[in-house]
Amino acid sequence: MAAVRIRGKRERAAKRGPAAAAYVLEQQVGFLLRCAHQRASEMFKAVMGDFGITPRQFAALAKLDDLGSVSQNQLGRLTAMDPATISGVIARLSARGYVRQSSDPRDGRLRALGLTAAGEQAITAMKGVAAEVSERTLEPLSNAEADAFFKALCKIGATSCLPPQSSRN
Amino acid sequence: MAAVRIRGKRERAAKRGPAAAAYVLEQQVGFLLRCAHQRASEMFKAVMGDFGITPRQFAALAKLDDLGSVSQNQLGRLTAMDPATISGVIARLSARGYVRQSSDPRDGRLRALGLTAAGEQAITAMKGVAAEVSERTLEPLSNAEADAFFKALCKIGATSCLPPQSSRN
DNA sequence: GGGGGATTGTTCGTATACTAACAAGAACAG
DNA sequence: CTGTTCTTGTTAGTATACGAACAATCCCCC
Repeated sequence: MAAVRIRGKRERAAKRGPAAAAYVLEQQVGFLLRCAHQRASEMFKAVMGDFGITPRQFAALAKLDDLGSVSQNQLGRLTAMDPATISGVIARLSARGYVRQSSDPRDGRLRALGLTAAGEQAITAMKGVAAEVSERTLEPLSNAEADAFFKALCKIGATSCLPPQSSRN
Repeated sequence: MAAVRIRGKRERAAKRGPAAAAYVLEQQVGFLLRCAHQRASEMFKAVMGDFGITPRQFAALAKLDDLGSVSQNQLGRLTAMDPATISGVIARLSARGYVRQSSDPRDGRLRALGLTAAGEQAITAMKGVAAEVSERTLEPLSNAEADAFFKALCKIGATSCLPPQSSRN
């Protein structure tokens, strides 16, 4: 029954023809998303390379800078990372002296995170050029295309990891 | 100097205002692409879970099925994977009995890859439902939005990993 | 007020990614 | 031929992702 809705929804997936060979990898959204994401990571490295930081580590620092102090799990949710993943990211940022961990007196389970002076300084410098990553990534698109792309991306991805996001601007 | 073109290109990144705090993580394309990609991977797992296969392994099998036989590096390029990455993917697919490797008499460096009978059978069954992954991922978008999104994704990602793709359908 | 259930973090294991350093083979210039 | 260069594939090391199993807490309800 799902097939019905599917067939009706987008003719790109039409594959009732002669050979069922109508499946084209390069036309699958997941595949294209992976390529685009890899591309964006390249841009990140090109622009932020000097800081020797990864996109996820940057995301964690940026969010910590915004919020001042949060628990590890909370930060993970805000940056779309697993508890297991954020754990590793924070460990590396701590080892690097950018993040400080303390325990919450109210709740023994929490690890209250915050930026160190070095961390604040670093993220401030990084934020200064970080916007260029988005610019470069969106370069092949016109302004209108970029806006539409941006909105579509929010609809697809925001469902899972982000808190309801008011479309700023 | 780059800043000039950048500032002119999209006002979203305008951040000359009072506080330079105008940087919002959730508005960065790279971040949103990561979220969307994670979302698409979820969909893949939801739809293809029964086959116990990952998106990349599926991509490799699908391409092998299309081409019949290619070298490992070639397959990696076509599926947007590093030599190091495709190496591991093929190793796992071989261990599973889906892929067969032989050496090319003309060129001793190449590892000619091909599907085994089990591999062919598996990928055929998988292709039957794989289209649903894209459908589900694009569900939050209207047809028009999905088309625009698709085109934008191609422009952004295709530059790096895909051979010039004629959008035949 | 104590126990069951939910939350927070950690650890383990597997699968990507990508860099760097290498070994082999092929291509090609001279 | 021979040396240089390019391509292919491997291996080692680092950083994500994510499922699963766990210990420590916390919270809420009977």
